[in-house]
Amino acid sequence: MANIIEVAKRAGVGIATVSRVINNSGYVKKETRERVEKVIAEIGYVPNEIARSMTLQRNNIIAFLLPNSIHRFFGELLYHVETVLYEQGYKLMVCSSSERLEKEIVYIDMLKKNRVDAIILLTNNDVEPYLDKRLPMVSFDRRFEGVPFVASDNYNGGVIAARHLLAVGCKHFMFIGDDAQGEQTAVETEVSKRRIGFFEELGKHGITDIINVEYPLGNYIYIPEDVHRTINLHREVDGIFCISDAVAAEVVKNIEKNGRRVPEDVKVIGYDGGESFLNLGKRITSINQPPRALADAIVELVQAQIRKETPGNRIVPVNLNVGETT
Amino acid sequence: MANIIEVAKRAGVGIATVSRVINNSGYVKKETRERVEKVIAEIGYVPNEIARSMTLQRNNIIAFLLPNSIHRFFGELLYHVETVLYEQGYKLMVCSSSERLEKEIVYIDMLKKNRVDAIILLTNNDVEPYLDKRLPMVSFDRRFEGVPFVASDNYNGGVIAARHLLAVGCKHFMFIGDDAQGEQTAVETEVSKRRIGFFEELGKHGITDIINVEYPLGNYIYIPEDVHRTINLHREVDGIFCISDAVAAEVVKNIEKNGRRVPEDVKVIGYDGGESFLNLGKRITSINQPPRALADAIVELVQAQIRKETPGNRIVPVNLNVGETT
DNA sequence: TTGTAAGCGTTATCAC
DNA sequence: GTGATAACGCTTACAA
Repeated sequence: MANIIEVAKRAGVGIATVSRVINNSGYVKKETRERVEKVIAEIGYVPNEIARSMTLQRNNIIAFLLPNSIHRFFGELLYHVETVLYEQGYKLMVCSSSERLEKEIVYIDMLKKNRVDAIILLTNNDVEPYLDKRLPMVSFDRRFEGVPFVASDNYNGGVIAARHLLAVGCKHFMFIGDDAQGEQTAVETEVSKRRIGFFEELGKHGITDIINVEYPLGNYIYIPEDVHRTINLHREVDGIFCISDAVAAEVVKNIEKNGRRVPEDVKVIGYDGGESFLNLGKRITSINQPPRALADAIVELVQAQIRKETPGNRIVPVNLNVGETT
Repeated sequence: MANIIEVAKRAGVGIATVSRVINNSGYVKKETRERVEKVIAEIGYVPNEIARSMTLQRNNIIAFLLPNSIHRFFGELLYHVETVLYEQGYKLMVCSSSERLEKEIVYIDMLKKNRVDAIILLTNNDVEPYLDKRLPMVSFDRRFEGVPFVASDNYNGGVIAARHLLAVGCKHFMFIGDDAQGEQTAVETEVSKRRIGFFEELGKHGITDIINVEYPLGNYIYIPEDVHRTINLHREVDGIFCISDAVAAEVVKNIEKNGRRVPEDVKVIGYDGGESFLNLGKRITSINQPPRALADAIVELVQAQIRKETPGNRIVPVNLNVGETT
C-alpha cells in the first residue's frame, strides 16, 4: 500500500509537505496543496495511523475493561461510552473479562503493550496490583487507590427508593442485593451505598426491622434459589428494593408465581433504568442512573488525565422512574 | 518508557537477542536468556506493540461495526465475538453506528487508516461503495458483493416456527417484522428468509391467508403504533411469528393489554433466544440463533481471509425453544 | 549463538 | 513555503 514517500515523489514535493497537507498544519501554497491532494486521490493513498502513533507516542485508543456486554446495563453503558469517545476522536477497544481476574490480568498486560491512551475499569476483582498507575485510568462504581471513579448517586438512590415505597404505603421492607463480596475481594464498591441509603432513610422514619438479603456476586443476572425462598418466607414484606432492575424482574416473577400480586400485595423497585429495559410484562419502577451522563463523566475524567490533570471523582444524579411495580 | 535498546545495553547484548528472548524465537543461550529476562524484570520493560505492528504490517486488531450494544442480541453477539477473538489472540475495536450511514462511513475510513486486520460488518445500510475489498471482511446477516457472510438458518427458522404454531393448534396466522427496507436501502438481508420460510411452510399446509405486517426498520426495539392497531384489528389471528424476541415481547404486552390472553387466545413466537433475555413476565417461545456458534463462524471466516483463503458463507443451525407464549 | 543494520511510515526540527 | 533528516521501537535477514 502506497505511503507518504510515494505521494511526495509523484507530486514532486518533499514528504514534509505531504504531511502538512494531510494534517493541514503549517504553510502550504494553495497550488502545491492541490497538486498533492490530486495525487492522494489518484493513487488512493490512506495515511497510516500506526506509523503516526509511533511518532506521536499516542494512538487515541481507549480500552474499556468490563464484565460483559450481555447484561443490559453494561451493554448500554458501553454503547454510550463508545459514542462519547467517538465524538471526542477516540477509538474504543472492548475487553470483556467475564468477571474473571485471570482474564483481566492478561488484558491489562495486553493494553500496556499496546500503549492504549487510557483504561476504563469496571470490575469487582482486585486488579490493583496489576495496574500501571502512570496510565490514565477511570473506574466505574469501584474504588482503586489513585484511580478516580465515576458512580451514580447510589446513596441518594437508596434514599429515594425508601421514600417512594413509604409514599405508596409500604410497612415492611426488604433489600435484595448481590453486593455481598467480603469473602471474594477487597474492592470497595460504591454500589453498597444503595443499601446504606435505603436503610438510613427508613431508619429516620423509625423503621429498623428491614430484612436484608445479601448474596454473593454471580453473573449479575441469575439469583440463587435460597433468595427466592427467603422472599417467600417473609409474607409480611410489602416493599422490596432490589439492587438492579434485572434482579427486580426476577423477584417480581417469583412473587407472582407464588400467588401474590405486584404491586397490589408487594411493591418492588429496582435500580438502573435506561432504554434497554424490555417492556415485556410489567415496566419496573426504578432508580434511573442515566448511562449517557455516566459516559460523559467517565470520558471527561479520562481526558482530564490525558491532559495531565488530577481530577476528582464524579457522582452522577439519579432519578425515580415510576413503572407498574409500585 | 524503556525500550529494547535500553534492555540490550543493560544486559550487554544486541537488540536482536532481546527480540529473540521476548518472542522466544530463534536460538538464545540459556544464560543469555536469563540475563535478559532479569533486566526486563528489573526495569519493567514492556514491549511496544505499536512498533511491532509497524514492522509486522499487522496489528491483530479486528473491528466490529454494528448498530449498538443496547439491543440484547447485539450486545450478546458482541460479547461472544470478542471472547472468541480473544481466544485467538486478537483485540476488538467496537464501532457503533447507531444505524447511521454517515457514521459508518467515518468509521470505515478510520479503520482503513488504522490498518485493522479485518472488519466484521453488521449493518442495513449500503456501505458497499466505501469498503476496501482488499481488506478481510465478514458480514453478518447481510449480503455485500465479495464479502462472505454468516447468518443463522433464517429460512429453516421460519419453517420451524410455522410447524410449531401448527402443532399447537393455531389456525389463523400473522407475521410481524421490520425487514421492510426496500425504500431505505438496497441491501439484501438474510433476515427476510424468516418470513419466506414461514409463508412457504404454511403454504404447504394449504394456508395462504397469512396477515403480513411489515414496517420499516427503526431501532430494532420500538414498533410503530399502527402495527399494534393492525394486531387488534385481526382478532381472528391465533398464531403470530415475530421477527425478533424484542418485537414478540412488545406484541405479547399489547395483546394482553387489549384483553386477550397469551398463549390461551393467541400464541406468539419470536426469534433470537440467548441468555440475555430477561425473565420478566413470560418467557418467550423463540427460534434460537446461538450467539457463540455465530461468533465462532464469524471468526473462522475472518481468519480464513487473513490466511488469504476465499471462504464461502456460513449458515448456523437454529433450534426451537419453547417458552410460555405458545 | 549473537550482533549490525535496513526497513516499516509517520512527524517535527531546522536549514534554505 | 519547502525539503532533508533524525527520531519513534521493533523484526529480521545477513554476517560473523
